Amino acid sequence: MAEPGHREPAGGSAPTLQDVARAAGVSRQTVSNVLHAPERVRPATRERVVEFISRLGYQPNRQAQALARSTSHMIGYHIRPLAPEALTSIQDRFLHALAEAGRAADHHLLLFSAEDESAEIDSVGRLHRGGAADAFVLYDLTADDRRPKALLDMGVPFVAFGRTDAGADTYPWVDVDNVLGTRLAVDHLVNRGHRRIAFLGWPSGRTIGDRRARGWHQAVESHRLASACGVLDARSEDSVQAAIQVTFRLLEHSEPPTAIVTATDTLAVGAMQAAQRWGLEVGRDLAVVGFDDTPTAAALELSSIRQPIELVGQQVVAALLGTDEAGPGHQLLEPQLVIRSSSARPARPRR
Amino acid sequence: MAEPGHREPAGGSAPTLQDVARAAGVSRQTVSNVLHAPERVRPATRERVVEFISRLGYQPNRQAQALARSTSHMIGYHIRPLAPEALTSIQDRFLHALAEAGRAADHHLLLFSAEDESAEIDSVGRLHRGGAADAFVLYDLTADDRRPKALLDMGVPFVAFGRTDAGADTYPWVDVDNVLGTRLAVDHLVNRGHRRIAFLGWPSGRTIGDRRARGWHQAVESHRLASACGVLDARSEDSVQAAIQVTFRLLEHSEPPTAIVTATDTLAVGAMQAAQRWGLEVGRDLAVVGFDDTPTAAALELSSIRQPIELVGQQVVAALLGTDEAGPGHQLLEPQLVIRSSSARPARPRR
DNA sequence: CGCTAGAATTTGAGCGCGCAAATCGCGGCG
DNA sequence: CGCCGCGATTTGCGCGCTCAAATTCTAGCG
Repeated sequence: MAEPGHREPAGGSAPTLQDVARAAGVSRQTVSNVLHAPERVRPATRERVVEFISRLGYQPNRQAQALARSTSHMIGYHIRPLAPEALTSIQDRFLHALAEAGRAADHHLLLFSAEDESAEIDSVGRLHRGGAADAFVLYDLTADDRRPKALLDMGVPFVAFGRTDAGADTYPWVDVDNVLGTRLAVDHLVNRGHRRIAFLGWPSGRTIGDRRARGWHQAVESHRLASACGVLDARSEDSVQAAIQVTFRLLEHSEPPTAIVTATDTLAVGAMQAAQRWGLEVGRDLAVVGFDDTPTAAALELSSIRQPIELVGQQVVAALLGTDEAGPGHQLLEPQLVIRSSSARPARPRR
Repeated sequence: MAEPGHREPAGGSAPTLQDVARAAGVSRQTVSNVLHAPERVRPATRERVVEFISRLGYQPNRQAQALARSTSHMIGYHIRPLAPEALTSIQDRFLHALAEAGRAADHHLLLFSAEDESAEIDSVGRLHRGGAADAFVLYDLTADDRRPKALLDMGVPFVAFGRTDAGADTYPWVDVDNVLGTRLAVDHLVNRGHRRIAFLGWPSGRTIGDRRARGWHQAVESHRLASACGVLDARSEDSVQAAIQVTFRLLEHSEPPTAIVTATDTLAVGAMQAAQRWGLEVGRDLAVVGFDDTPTAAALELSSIRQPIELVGQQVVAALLGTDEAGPGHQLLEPQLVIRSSSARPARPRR
């Protein structure tokens, strides 16, 4: 007989509820009760059972629990390949946040991949019907994402990080206020004395990009800045090379901007490079503020808008497991400006 | 009766093997056979069953399968928080690769987090004994990582990405040849005509850093480069700021290097920034080669050593599920040099 | 001292599936 | 024409657990 505190080193297979019960001289169900409803069992018995549980190193079998309770305690997540150009570490942070939040609630993450959107939807259906995951997290929603509706139709529980343009009221989501993000950036630059603040974004069509553009627009108007903002509103695909070219075009203008707010850090890097080649020193001659606060931004001393990804993860999991049916399941979180030297110094008039 | 091709829209709960059997007028086991050993069932029956399987949208319950077969088809993975300074997207790429490779073998990933190394080991034990995952992948092994031994002792199957300094022959791993990596970098720079090639790495102590340093050392010797390599071997903590300072020290030397090989892209970014502030143009006056080929490297046109992460993922999964007991379970994969403008031009003599 | 309410504990059934052994059905052969 | 043998199909059982219902125990009371 093993002495107390000594873990059975897996002699053969893992001990079952029955094994513990036998060892403690009680029935299966009593052991189960000790675990799930301790108040139901007499203290003396409880202690004895607890003792044997740890002595045998008993660990409930998740599959059996899942089968019996018909709930897997798994959250499904489709992992996307990261776009080659993206500087983002957001998915990484998000996954970690989800895992952390899940841990607190005794849930784990089930990661899967799929060829494309249809395959992803298929997989979700399969995993859900197969009981592999109870609910799903949707990441990186596009403006016209087909997934929310598809999952809704299949009756699969889910929460999205981000939201579609239309029908966002039909499903639960958590999102970051992108409009506010660029507004924060502009406000900050205005405080630093800038008046000609350009925007460098994606061509419209992508929800997120559009929202970030809108934030700039709103801020520019509320501060009554350069009315000829048409020329300060530049768009480029999300790559450094493209951003460099577009920034050149901004700079060669007769009244060039003294600051640039961009829709992504990638674009910001392009803007910084362009400025440098143009002979301007970033932070002194031209201020730049990026979006996403990627590690690259930190490395290059680029001010950037940081999304509260960790909080998003927590909220998503809370909404997923939430018994709090009260809330509408729609959460708009506030991003934060991280100031670094690319925008730290006050504006100095040029030309 | 539903017409063929029409999916039952989850009227109530998911259909079971029994449901399909009843609908098709056969027994439970026959349906199971159609799925797992089709050759055992007569073509006519088989077709009928297949028909009903898709008509009802039947999907085997993974938990029940797991319970009956006592194998979960899950691979456990501990997700680490990414270090704030790290530019890396490697974990992201790796996770995706694992998910892809797992998909091909009908395995999914089980993500979990833990406070620290001990908690991670505990979790692994718990998850394994609880049947939640069959095997585990260990990521980012340190020189004296305690995990391999711990899992070995617990009898938990696993494969590591990376390896410890000692005892690496006692467990299966897949690793990238870091020594070769820096050697490739030096060879490339020598081809471009460089003779004074510095190394900027971590302070020794970390396995990976030491291996990368060794590669530089070997290459420098085999090419019979600057004998006074002591002064060209610089170390700094893995941050941009620290790297800038250390690079300054390299540059202020009487015979400064014309090229710098670094142990990480983060350090390379520092080197590039330092060069710039020193008035040197990277790619023309000073060549820089990084390590890891992070997105940042691509954005800054930094040449870098790229690890074949996708391949690592495949090999890890293969080793994990591999029936091919033949192999020693040790794989050393070759990294690749990605040439960009930071090192593209031939060396030009300075001073 | 017997009875009973209520607490403590046990038993029975089943979650959906896979394995192994049992049964069924059919053509061929003596 | 009946029996054998083999492929096709079915049945029984258990994986480890939970839920609900049944049973046993305990203590309190008349």
